[in-house]
Amino acid sequence: MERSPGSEIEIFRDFIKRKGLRYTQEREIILREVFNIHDHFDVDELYLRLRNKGYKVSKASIYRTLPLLIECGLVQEVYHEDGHMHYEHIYGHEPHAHFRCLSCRRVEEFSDDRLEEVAREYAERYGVEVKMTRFEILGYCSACRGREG
Amino acid sequence: MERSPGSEIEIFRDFIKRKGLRYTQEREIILREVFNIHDHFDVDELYLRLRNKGYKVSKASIYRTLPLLIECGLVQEVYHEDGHMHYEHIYGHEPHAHFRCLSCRRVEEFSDDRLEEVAREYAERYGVEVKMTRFEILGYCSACRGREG
DNA sequence: CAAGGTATTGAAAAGCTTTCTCAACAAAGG
DNA sequence: CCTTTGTTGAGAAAGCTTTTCAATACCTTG
Repeated sequence: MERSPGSEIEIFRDFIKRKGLRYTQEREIILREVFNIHDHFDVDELYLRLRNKGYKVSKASIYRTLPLLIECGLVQEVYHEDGHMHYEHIYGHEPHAHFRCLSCRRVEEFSDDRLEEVAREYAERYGVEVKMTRFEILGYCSACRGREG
Repeated sequence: MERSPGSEIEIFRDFIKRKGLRYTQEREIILREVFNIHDHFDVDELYLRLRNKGYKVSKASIYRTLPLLIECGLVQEVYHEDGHMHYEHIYGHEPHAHFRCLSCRRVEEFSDDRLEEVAREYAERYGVEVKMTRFEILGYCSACRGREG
């Protein structure tokens, strides 16, 4: 059992402080909700979930907070579809890749150690610092394949 | 030496015909220019290049044609940045992945057979049909790493 | 613990990219 | 060559995301 380096809240708070920013209620509310969503989400869904829970957080604040959550490694952009970005929280989860069906739009997750290996080796060979990786397979799931092509 | 299955123009024409669409001058002009750009491009750059060469093709036509080029496998969406999508032509090129520096925004290409392997195995295991894959490493290049973090 | 300096917030406006509308045009078959 | 019908271009419209600015709240200092 490994010692966790801290909850997402501690990490975010530390990050905010280290940057000389202010740890506001809105930022924490957004962070908490992001980690309550155990699936991909977009700004609109996050906004509506907060409103439904009675929180009055503006979309502007969401748009301002997401880049911070990404910068400190808690959240990741997953894919851009239907004219807007889709996100997921990644802290506490194993690295994983995505399969997206171009027909029914279903998204499946999977993981494969070779992907991190490739990134690690690239980093070593070219002296870059890896912040994150993204692997996507686009195609047709077995169900959609059967229905047509 | 392998026999090429046809030029991008033949492929596109066949694809258009097979779908019962019309092979127009605009579509071919756009296709030709896409294959003249040996780098990533966005809609604006493509549009300006065509205008500078004296072609009068509207942005609407570019926005309508790109999905067709993608559907027939000649072009790929590479990444979404600065509020818009970036593309590249892929026909005739080996599959490759991208490293993007989060600081200077430089993009490097590299390839690794393991990536296709991962996709192939996923496809086999789950019975999906792979249309394309995308692997991205985001981080800081060696130069930007030295300058700061 | 009060006060001041200043980053942050919300609401609305603005900025952009991408899509849609519709009349004029052109591809393709007969 | 004529007809049919998909396509084009220009501008309007539709989003998503960012910016603006006055009011607010964080947080440091005294």
